[in-house]
Amino acid sequence: MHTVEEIVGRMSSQGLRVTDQRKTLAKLFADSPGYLSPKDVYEYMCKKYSGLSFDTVYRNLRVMEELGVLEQVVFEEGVKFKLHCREHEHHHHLICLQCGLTYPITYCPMEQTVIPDEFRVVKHKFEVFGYCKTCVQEDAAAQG
Amino acid sequence: MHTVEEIVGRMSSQGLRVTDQRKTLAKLFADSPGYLSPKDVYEYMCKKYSGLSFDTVYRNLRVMEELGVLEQVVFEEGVKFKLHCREHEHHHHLICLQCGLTYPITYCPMEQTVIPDEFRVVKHKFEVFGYCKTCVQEDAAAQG
DNA sequence: TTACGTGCAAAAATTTTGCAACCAA
DNA sequence: TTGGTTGCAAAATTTTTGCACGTAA
Repeated sequence: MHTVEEIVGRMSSQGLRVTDQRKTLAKLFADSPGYLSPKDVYEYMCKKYSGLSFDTVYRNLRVMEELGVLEQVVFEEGVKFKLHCREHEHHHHLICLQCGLTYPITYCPMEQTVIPDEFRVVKHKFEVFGYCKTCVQEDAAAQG
Repeated sequence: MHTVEEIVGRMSSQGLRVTDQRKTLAKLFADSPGYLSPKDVYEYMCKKYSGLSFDTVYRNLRVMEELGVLEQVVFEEGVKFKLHCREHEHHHHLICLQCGLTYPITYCPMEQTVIPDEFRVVKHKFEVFGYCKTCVQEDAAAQG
């Protein structure tokens, strides 16, 4: 698991300055189990920084992604970010459509996939979407 | 394979009017082996319709996707469209990053994937990206 | 004829860039 | 002090919406 200190330390060691805003960003991602959109991040940050501008959020998300602190995934609804997985083994994700929570999936389908000889594979994407335990329960409760 | 007639007929049978522009759109997708961005489509259509507006292209792409004529995929560079696969069997895709060409992959990784009991799966995505035979050869030729 | 489709204009939403003031190191 | 960081303003992109006119059925 990533702690705020680890994230901030990583940014610092890579030459970035540790500003209050970046500490808060680190805390946000350290505390979030899943993906956050730039808008989610902006809205959260605004609570603490009244004069916050969207472009700074974007710049920091971009920088943190380039540093390998965050990873970016493109969903139908747009781009989202979460802490980069520390697991060294290659893996994929189970993603909750409601809260954005992710679980790792260790199984990689490429082992079983037959690729035509002439095709040069560069990357692959395997994502499973649905609703996590908590969200299923909440939904059931809401339905009565 | 889809022919222009089949696509147009499908649109017509679903209550859409067959305009000249939509026929051209149908032909474009019938002739394209891979994914096209809204911009690709707009540029192609502009050759024939000088006063064409981007919003009509968007509207038609949207409508055709809702009708199930087109399918939409989100790439890092943005949204793209291609004809919806007619294969009845569930399948995935091998996608060329250069030309957008797609091959079907019959293998579905969900069979082998272990999902936590509490997680309710809604959908999944398995896509393999790389370069097709033609694009690899062209690249090699260009490199000398 | 009539409802759907189109172009035009403008708005909305998202992301990027230049610049001057600010601040961590 | 100094170069990276931020807010502000504005631009660039991408996508959506309202409206009047045009057209397929």
